[in-house]
Amino acid sequence: MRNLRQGRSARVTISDVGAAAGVSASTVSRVLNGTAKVAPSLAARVHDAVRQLGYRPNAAAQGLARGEWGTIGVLVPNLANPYFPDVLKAVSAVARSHGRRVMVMESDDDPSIEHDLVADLMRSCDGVLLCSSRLERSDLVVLTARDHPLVLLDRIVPGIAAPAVSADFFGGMMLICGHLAQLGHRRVAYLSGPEVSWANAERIRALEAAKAFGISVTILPCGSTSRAGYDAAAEVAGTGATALTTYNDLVALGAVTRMRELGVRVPEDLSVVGFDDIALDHVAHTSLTTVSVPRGQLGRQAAEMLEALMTAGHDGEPVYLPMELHVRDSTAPPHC
Amino acid sequence: MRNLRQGRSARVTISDVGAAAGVSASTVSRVLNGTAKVAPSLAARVHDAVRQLGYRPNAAAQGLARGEWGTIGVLVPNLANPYFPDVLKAVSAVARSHGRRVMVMESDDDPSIEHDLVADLMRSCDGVLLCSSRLERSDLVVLTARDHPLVLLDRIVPGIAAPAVSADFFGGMMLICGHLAQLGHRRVAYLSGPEVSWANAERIRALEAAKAFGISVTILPCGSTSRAGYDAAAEVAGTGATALTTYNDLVALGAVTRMRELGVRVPEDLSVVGFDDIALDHVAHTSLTTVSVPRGQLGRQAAEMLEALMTAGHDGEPVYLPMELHVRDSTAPPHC
DNA sequence: GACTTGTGAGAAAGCGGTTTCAGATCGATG
DNA sequence: CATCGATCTGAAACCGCTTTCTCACAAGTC
Repeated sequence: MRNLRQGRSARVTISDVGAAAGVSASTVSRVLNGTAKVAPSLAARVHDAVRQLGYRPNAAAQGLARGEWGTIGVLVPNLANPYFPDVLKAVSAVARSHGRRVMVMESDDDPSIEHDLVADLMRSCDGVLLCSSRLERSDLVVLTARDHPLVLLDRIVPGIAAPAVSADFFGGMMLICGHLAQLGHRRVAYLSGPEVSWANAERIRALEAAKAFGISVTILPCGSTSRAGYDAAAEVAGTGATALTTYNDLVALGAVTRMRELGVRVPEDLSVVGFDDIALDHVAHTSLTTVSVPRGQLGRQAAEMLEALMTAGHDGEPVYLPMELHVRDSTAPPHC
Repeated sequence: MRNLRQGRSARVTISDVGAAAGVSASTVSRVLNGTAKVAPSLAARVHDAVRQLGYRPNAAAQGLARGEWGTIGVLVPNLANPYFPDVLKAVSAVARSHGRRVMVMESDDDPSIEHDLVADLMRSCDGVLLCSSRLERSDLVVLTARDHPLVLLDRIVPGIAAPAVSADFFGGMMLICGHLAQLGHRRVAYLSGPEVSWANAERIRALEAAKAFGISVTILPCGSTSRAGYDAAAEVAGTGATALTTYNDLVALGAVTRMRELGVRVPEDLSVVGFDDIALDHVAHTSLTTVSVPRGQLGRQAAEMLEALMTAGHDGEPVYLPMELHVRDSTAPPHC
C-alpha cells in the first residue's frame, strides 16, 4: 500500500546499471567511486548506463556500507538570531570542501528538546557541531560519553571530552567594561541573557571582575531577543545606572527603542552597549557600541576541528577567539 | 585504519541487544517499534538491555530497510533573511509532529548550486521543500521528473508537476499600488529583486497592472539585501518618483537609510513601502508600510502538503495565501 | 613451454536494521 | 484425546551499496 508511488519498484539500483552496461554491480561501484582501475571502455559503458537510467546512489545504502553518512549536523538555538547564519555559512563551506552535506537543526531556544535533537543528529551524521547550547552539563556528559565526534561552539565546559571553539566572551565583556570605565561610568546595569547559558555566565563573570575598574553592576533578568530587551529596559531606570550592557545586540536595540519611548536619550542620558556586532547593515536604528568576533572564522575553525576529529581523532585544547571593541554612537561619558 | 575510533567495533547493534536479552534480533525490533505483540516479560528484558547497552538504532540501516529516511529536506536561498526562520519553525513543528526530522540547506543565494543541493536532499530525504528558489525552469523540470515528493514554496510554475504554496505576491503588490494611488502618487519607482526570481516577476506583473490606477513605474535593478537597497537607493532621485516600492523590507530599510543620508525625508519627500513585514521588532529605524503573509501558516501548509504527497500521493492545486497591507509611518501623500 | 606475476572483473559477504514466513507452544474445542 | 487455531518467537530474506576474496586471463621470465 505504501510506496505505491512506484517508489521502490521504479527506483533504479546499481545492479540495474550493471545489467544495462553488461557488467557487475561491483564494477559499477568501482567506476563511480574511482576506487580501482577499470578498463576505459567499461567505464564509458557504465557512465552511459548511469546517464540513461538516471541512476542515483541510495544515500542510506551508501551510508550503511561505508559506515559513514557524508553529513555533519549542526544544532543552533535559534535561526532568527543573525549570529548563526553567519556561522553556518562558514561551516557549510568547510563541509562542502570535504564533500559533506550540512544538516541544520534548531531547538527554538528550548533546551529541553536539545538533547533529543543532538541524539538524532548523532544517529544520522558523522559529526555534530553544537552551537551555544544551553544543554545542562549532565546532558552534555551523557552525550559526549557516546564518543561520537562532537565539537562545541561558543561553549566551553571544563571536564568535557569534546573540543571546543568559542568567542572569548569574558574578554569581550572586559573590553566593554574598560571602555565604560574610561568614559567615567561607575554604575552599570546588565540585561542578562538566558539563565542557563554559559555564554551569559562568562559575561557576568567579566562584569564581576570589572569591579577592579571601580564599576558596580546590577544584573537584571532579560533574555536574548529584541523583544526581551524592550520589555526589560524599563527596569533599568530604578538601578541608577549610567550605562547599560546587554547579552547581545538584539537586546540592546530593543532596549534603546524602549528608552526612546521613555524619553531617555542614548547616549546622553544612558550609554548602551551591545554584544556580537550582528550585521544589521543599514537597518538598525542605532549605531551600537559593541564587541565582535569574526563569525566566519569561528564557524570555519569549528568545522575544521570537527573534520579533524572525525578523520584523525585529533582532539586539542579549547580555542578562544579574541573579541574586538567597536566604539560607535551609543556610548558617551555620563552627564551630571 | 579508518574507523579505528573504536567506532564500528564498539557500536552496539540490534543483535547485541537481542543476545543480552536472550531473544532474537527480530523480537527486539518488534519491541522497539511496537509492530507486533510480544510477551510483556520479554519486552521488559529488551528494554533493560537497550538501556544498559545504550543501544541506538542506526539511522542508515533503518532507512534502508524501511525504504524511508524519516527526514524532510528544506532548501532556502539565504538564512540571513529573517523571512525563512519563521517559515522553518513552522515546517519543523509539522515535521516533528509526523515523526520526521528536518534537514535545512542554504544555497547562499547562488542558484547555480541549488540543483545539486536539491539532488542531494532528494537522495537523503523522504521529501523536499523548495523555498523561493531561483532555479531555472529547466532545472525544475528535471528535478520534478524524478518523481520524488517535492513541494514548492513561494514559487508557482505552471506546467510543473509539483504542488505549491505561495504568498500572493501579485495581490500584495496590488494592495501597495492601490494604497499609493489613493494617497495621490503617480510616479513610482521599484527596487527590483533578483532578476531570475519568480517572486520578483510577480511583483513586477502587479506593478504593470497598476497602470490601471494611473501609476507609472520605473524599475531599478537592485537585489534582496539591505546593502543592495542602500546602494541602489541613490538612483531613485533621477526617476522623479514620489514613492518607492521594493522587493522586500530589507531593501526598503536599506534604502531609507541611504535616503536619510542624502537628505531625503521619508515619508515627506518620498514614500517608501516594504514587502514581507519581517519582524525586526524594536530594531529597525523605520516603521515601514508593507504587506505581509502569515509565514507560519505558509510553512505549515507547505509542510502538510509535502506530508500528504509523501503518504498519499495527493497532489492538489497551487495555493495562494492572501497578503495583508499594513499602513505605517513610511508612506504619506506626495507633497508639492 | 611451464611458471610466476600482475591486472581487471565477478561472486559473495557484510553493513544493521525490518518483515515475511514458518514453526513452536498452549488453550480450547469436538 | 487428537485437532484446530490463535499467539508469540526465531530464522532467513531483503533493502542497495561497498569491499574483500577469488579467479581467469594475459604478459613477462628463465
